[in-house]
Amino acid sequence: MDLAADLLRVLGHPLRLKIVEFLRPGERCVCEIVPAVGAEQSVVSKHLALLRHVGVVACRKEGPRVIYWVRDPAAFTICDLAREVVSRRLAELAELAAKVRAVKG
Amino acid sequence: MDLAADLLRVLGHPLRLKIVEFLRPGERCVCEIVPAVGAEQSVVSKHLALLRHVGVVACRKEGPRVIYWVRDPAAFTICDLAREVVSRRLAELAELAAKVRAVKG
DNA sequence: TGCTCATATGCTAATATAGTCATAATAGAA
DNA sequence: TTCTATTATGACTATATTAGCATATGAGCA
Repeated sequence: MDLAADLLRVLGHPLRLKIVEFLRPGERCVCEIVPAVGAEQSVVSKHLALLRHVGVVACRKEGPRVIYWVRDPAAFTICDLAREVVSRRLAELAELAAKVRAVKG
Repeated sequence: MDLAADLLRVLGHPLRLKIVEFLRPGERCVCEIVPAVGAEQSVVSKHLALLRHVGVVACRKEGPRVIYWVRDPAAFTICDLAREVVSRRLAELAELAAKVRAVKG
């Protein structure tokens, strides 16, 4: 399904991943997200829009503020799994490097 | 971690998702992958290279053929979760549409 | 109303990505 | 060696994505 690809592609950006991570403990205002991820306000706003479009996050207005949260906790699981895959791969590479050193030295 | 974002971004392409799905039952030769996903050989080769670079798949040569497989089964779980998120979202939208129709009609 | 804070959107330039076509590289067979 | 089959790579074009800046929108307050 193409929509699944869209979801993964949208999650596949460092800043958006950072935003999703920051929302893990619970909902947050944009004014909290912006300093937390260390990017310009307009940039964060656009990334939030992308995350909204694919349904990863939702938002509501509260006075002048906008509060965002992650709709589906499975999004966190996806992030966790991605990190697991990466760290297993890094561990393999480290092991391989150690073997190479053992043969050389 | 940026590498996790890379992984998700690479998985986030319809054709690459299709390739990963096709490899779910087990390893396959490029000459099987190409017709299965219905894309040009050079295109498939480049997408396989991307999947290799982020460590989703690995390959070995067998005579003139190259056999690919998915390194880490967690990649399948990521695909499954992405589809789950999408289908839950679609179900929500359908439910919402039904409510709208109920109010209107 | 006029002002300020918070957020979103338009526009532009830089960069990245994807597909197409041609060709290179490699292995095996004749 | 020459031919063929299989896969990978390079050049090019088209399109998409991203960030930065300016500005619009909208809510609440003076």
